[in-house]
Amino acid sequence: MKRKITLKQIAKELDVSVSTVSKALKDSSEISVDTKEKIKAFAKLYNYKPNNIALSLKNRKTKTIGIIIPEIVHHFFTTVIRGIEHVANEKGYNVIICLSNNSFDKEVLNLEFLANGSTDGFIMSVAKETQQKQDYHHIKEVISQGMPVVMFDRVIDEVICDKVVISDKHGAFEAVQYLIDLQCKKIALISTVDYVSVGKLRTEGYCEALMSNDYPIDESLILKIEDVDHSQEEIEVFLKDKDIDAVFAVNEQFAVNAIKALTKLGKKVPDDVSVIGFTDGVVSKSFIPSLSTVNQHGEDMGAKAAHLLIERLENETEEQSFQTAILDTSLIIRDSVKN
Amino acid sequence: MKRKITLKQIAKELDVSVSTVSKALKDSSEISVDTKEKIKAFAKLYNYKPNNIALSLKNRKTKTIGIIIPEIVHHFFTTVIRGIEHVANEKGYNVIICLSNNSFDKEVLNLEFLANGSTDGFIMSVAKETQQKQDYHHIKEVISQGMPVVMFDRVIDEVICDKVVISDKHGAFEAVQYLIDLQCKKIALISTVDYVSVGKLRTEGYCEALMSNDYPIDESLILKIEDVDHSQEEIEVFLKDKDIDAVFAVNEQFAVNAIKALTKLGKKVPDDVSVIGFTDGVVSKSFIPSLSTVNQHGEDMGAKAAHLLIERLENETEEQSFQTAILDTSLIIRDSVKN
DNA sequence: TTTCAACACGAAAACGTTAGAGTTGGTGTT
DNA sequence: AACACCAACTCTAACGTTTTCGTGTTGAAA
Repeated sequence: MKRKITLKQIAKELDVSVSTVSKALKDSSEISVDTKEKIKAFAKLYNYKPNNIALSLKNRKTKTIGIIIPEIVHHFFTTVIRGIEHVANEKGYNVIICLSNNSFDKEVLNLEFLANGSTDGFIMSVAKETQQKQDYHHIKEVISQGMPVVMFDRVIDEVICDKVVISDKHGAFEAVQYLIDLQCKKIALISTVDYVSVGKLRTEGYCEALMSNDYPIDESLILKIEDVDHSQEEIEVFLKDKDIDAVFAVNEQFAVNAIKALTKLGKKVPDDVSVIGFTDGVVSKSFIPSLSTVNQHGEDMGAKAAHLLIERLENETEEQSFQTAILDTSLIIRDSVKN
Repeated sequence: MKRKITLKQIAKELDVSVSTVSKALKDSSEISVDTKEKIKAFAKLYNYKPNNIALSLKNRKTKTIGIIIPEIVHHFFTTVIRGIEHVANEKGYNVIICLSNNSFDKEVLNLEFLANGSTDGFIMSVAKETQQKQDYHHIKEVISQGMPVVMFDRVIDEVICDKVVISDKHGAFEAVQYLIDLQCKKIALISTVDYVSVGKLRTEGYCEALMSNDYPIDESLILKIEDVDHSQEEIEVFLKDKDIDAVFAVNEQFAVNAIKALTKLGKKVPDDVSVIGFTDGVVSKSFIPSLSTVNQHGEDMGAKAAHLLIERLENETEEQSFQTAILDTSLIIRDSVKN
């Protein structure tokens, strides 16, 4: 099988040294114009392109950044990737994506792979299982070995690195406040279990909004879902016979399932019950009624993370302190709330 | 800044040669048990892990496969990625994902990057712009240089390599046949412009189904959309005052938009008009009425592509001929067709 | 005591590239 | 004629590994 041509082969063919070829192709003034032209022509003919791996080894940098996310079939993460990718390419970096599938072990493997020379640094959102185990030694390890890491969305407080988060709490607060302003009196919350950091924060925002309006916090109006795959059933049971006039859900799926459940129970959205979700995905726009959501601006998040990482990569000398960028959310009001 | 420890540093610290360290860590019988233990302990302490880049250079293989897709914020592609990733990891390969954003130039850059040593081979779905330009020299180039390439979904007939496609035509045929069996008489088609290969094939399936049932092909019932971003408006105009009882759409978005347009026009889905889409995405399941679709089995597709590629990578000696795997679709009937 | 295998390790080359430090051979100056 | 200088190269080391081929030291058999 044919292989890509190398400097050595060109050198041999043209009976010059490897360094002459290398320099000629870089248009060095050390080489005569004649030779340069000859070499360039030959290289072009055989479509010579320097081998990335060799360059990476020599330069001790790969110009590649890694991304570790829990799941790819997920609109939010893909928008983040798009944001990262955009900025990275602009700055001459390429992108490797690894999936943890929310598994701790896989995350460890990914981390090892990315840290062993394949990338200059990476951007990650930790796996659910990792958050549950609260075992972050693998992340701390690579950081201590000098790998720049940026965390986004699901971040770990006790790991010291750059971070990008949205103001989950504030986003939730605003959504609930909006419902309160609509004169909703009984606002249910559909959230995740507390070890998922964002679920916890959004729950806090919900509670704070209630409290600051002197609403009571009624635990019977709060549902925390563990098993995402069977959320539909859980939500149906939860909403049955509940006297509520609004639902705030911490993600898109829960919001959609809530609307379906409400419809099944004979309640009209938004006339009887207003619903606001979190995360603006494809479904939100298409759904009927279209879903009001707290928009997370995934692409901005990715872009910010990429900027932070590249900034650190390119200024390795100056030891800047780590920062946590907090991005604003915005409330998108569509048809699932009354007006 | 600290750097990862290398064999050389370990060797220096323990006052042995680099080769001894290397051998000791591989548990070679050439090295005495004492020395091995000492070296292993030291390596473990400093968390030595071999540098991937150096290994890749030495072995002339990276154990990495590349993926080039037009767009990541797209449910179908993410399912394909998941399928690829799953198989790849199982076989000890990692995955690099590059996005072409449907741009020809970006695709060329991605290809160059992946072909210059970064990966052992790759899997791609070509950009829309590339299909439009019909310029495939970049793909042929890398193939001629010995890079194994597998194409999926949007494949190019004139490029010779392994391919994985679904039976687009047959999938469309089945969907339309289903509508015909429901006694639908006037079936509209909402497709893309013809240079998108899948759009063309699905259109052919639609036509064949009609013909084989002796239905006339009425051009006025066929809409080919160029500008996906404004499909909603186009579809509304198209469906206005059309006397139809079914719609077959070549993707999920068009199907959803068709239902919305029909609803706006006062027609009920599925009572007045049945709708079937293509591609089973998140929206299909959530939508009300839930969408009947031709399921593309993206994950299977990715898995198949990965198998083909790895097969070729690991049997480089035997020159097998190229194959095109054709995967079946399956019709998922939900609430958007009458029963 | 010589010889020889076994043992434990080291040196060097190779993967493909680049950059700085040599090495030619020729020209120009005094 | 001696020297310096310059153009146009080549050599070498380095990035981090692995692996083949030495090589020096032991201990034992002859």
